[in-house]
Amino acid sequence: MSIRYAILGFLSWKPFTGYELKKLFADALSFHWSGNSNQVYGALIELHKAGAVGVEVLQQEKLPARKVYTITEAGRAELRAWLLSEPELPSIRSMARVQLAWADCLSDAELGGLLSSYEGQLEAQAIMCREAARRGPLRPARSPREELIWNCVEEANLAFYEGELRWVRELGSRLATLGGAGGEGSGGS
Amino acid sequence: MSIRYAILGFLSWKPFTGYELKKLFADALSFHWSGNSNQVYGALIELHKAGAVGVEVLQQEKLPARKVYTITEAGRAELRAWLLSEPELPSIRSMARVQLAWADCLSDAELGGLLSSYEGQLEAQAIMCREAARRGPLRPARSPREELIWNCVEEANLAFYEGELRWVRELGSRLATLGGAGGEGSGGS
DNA sequence: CAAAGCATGTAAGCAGTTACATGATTGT
DNA sequence: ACAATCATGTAACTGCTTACATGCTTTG
Repeated sequence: MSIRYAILGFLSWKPFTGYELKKLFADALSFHWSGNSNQVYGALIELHKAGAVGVEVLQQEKLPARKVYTITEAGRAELRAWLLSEPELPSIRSMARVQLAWADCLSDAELGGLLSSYEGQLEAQAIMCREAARRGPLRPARSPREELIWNCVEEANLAFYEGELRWVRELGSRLATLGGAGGEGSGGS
Repeated sequence: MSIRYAILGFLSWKPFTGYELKKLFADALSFHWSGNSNQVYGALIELHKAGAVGVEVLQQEKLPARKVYTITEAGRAELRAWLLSEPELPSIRSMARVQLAWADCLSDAELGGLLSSYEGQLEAQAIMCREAARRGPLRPARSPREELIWNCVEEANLAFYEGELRWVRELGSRLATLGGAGGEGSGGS
């Protein structure tokens, strides 16, 4: 469960309940986790069993109990050890690119439709990123360094979508010059 | 099993055995599949049950039988339908960014180490992409259009790693100016 | 003689997803 | 009245990964 370190990260900032963490994940677009209960609550239970976090159960009158999780020294050590370990390369899987790779059985118009559909998705996503950045800071800023890093991570996330957007537009115009000049693709249905 | 469309794509090019497809996936870096037997052979069996591919079993004297898979009309139709469906946004999960986001408990030197380790990984990956592109064409080029698209997809893949590389270097120098000027992060272990 | 390639497949497991179950409270 | 928020958790599933099992052949 690789989300465990992300959870430890949040808890190294301050204590949270599962519910809060869930929302944090759902809102932190640059982290790309859906924030589903199964994973968050499950990971918290495991982290607790492993002694990486402690729980304080606050009974409430009418609502279910709040379980506030706090990172332990062992948890801090585990997080630190992970931070010092070799980073993995990001894993990207772009079905859109796979679609494009095999799109030669589409007509020029259909291929154009695929491109602009992808473009639309990317635009929407870029807007969401900007919006999230503007609404901003549900994030730690314990030092100027940390603030800088979070800004950069957010920027990198946005930059990815913007880069992809530039790419798909470039591809569109390159295809246009191809079609306009010489042969007619491999034709339609 | 989302790899099924990628398999149908390859088979829309020409017939292949499971073993060949496996290698194709392992070599096609821009597709980002490990090319493990489990998935490929399993998907082929399912595609066959669904009538999307046909098999011809060629007995060999001393080696195991070669099962050559061919796409059917139904398979072509399924592929086409997928190509015309809404593309999904690419899913990226970058553990390195998560590490950076929580790296404030590291010293400046440790953080620098993390950055350059990531940088090294990215450089290596970029080299592999360039190398694969140079060795090149284990790919269809049924039309100038298809060739253009495959080139662009390959370029986009490389561009991602190069962009990430630029980003991590930029982050490094921004952190340097921070540290050089004012306060000393939040200090080490 | 060991390693890599050919060629098929299975087993076990990890990380993630959606959707569901419960139930009170607050907002529109 | 209906929906959203608070708060916990479970069930079922998908897609992917590594490692293993078998066994013969070619290359170093």
